[in-house]
Amino acid sequence: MARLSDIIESFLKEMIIEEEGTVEIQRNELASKFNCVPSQINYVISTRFTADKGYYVESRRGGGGYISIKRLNIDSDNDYLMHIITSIENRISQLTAEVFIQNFVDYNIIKPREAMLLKAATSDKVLMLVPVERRDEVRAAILKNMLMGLTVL
Amino acid sequence: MARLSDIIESFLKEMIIEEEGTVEIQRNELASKFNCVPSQINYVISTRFTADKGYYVESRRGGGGYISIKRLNIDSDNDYLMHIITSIENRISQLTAEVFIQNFVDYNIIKPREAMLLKAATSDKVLMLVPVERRDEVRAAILKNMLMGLTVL
DNA sequence: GTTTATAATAGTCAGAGATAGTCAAATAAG
DNA sequence: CTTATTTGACTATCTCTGACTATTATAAAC
Repeated sequence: MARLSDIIESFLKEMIIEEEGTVEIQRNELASKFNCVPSQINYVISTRFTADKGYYVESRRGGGGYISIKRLNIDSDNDYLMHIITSIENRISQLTAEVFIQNFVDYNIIKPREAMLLKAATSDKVLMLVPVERRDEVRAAILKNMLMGLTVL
Repeated sequence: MARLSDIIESFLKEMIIEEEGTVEIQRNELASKFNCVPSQINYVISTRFTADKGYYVESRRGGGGYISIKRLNIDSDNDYLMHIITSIENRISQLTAEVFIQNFVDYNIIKPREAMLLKAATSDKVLMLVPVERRDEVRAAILKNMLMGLTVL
């Protein structure tokens, strides 16, 4: 018997194709369509629609809440970005992050202003409140998410 | 289902644009136009048209009462940014941050791609590894630092 | 004119409703 | 045995509602 997660995965992927790259769902609705608990939707998303695999996920709670999944475009800039994203480990130092960012500017993948935003968001200064032992992990998460976004917009 | 609050918000914002910076409404009238309780109007105003976000709200009760919303003049992008930066407390929720960011886009202070970077860097998703009691503080630090950068570059 | 009553507004706040997220235990698959 | 999946209890966040309160204008009474 096919796994439910796989079924939900392909359902979402088909919708993404139909909608040309993006889908917006309501978690509970989708769950009841497949007769499963809502948290299974989270499971599917977190195992199959990860950044590594080229998807960008946003959500909002409360009345009218939603989950949206966007498939990243694949062109050469994005290829390069994706390559970098997957190469970033779970932790990254400020210095290494800056080197990556500078490379993007040098290769004309991002504008200086965008580079500044990336640097500002990943500097030690800003992560002072994060316990030292977690700092590089948080930095990696921020950087990856920002780069992911760049591949979409 | 789209959120009523969002619909009312855009209705008001459009009126503000049409009327060149100001709108005056009657709470009950607006509420019945959108088939909601009057206090929902207060909710929309208090979550989307705060002083922090560059709006000035006045009202008056009693016969002929009204609510007026004025958009503050933005002399220069930097002034506006500085105004926002100083108004941000030491902690900020994801939603509040998003509203700020959207306002920057609406006012043409930043580009959509830059907005995406700001959102990506301040989302809960990315701050998962930060202890929840510190999360809003870290978010505020990141946001402020990024905005500071924008005033320079 | 001043005072008082009434009607017409708007404001506040707590709770209900509507979503989505997290995490760990139970179960199934490989 | 190890890993992946499924489940559900608990939590977090955002929105909507309604009862109660506060303020202002206007009309009525004096």
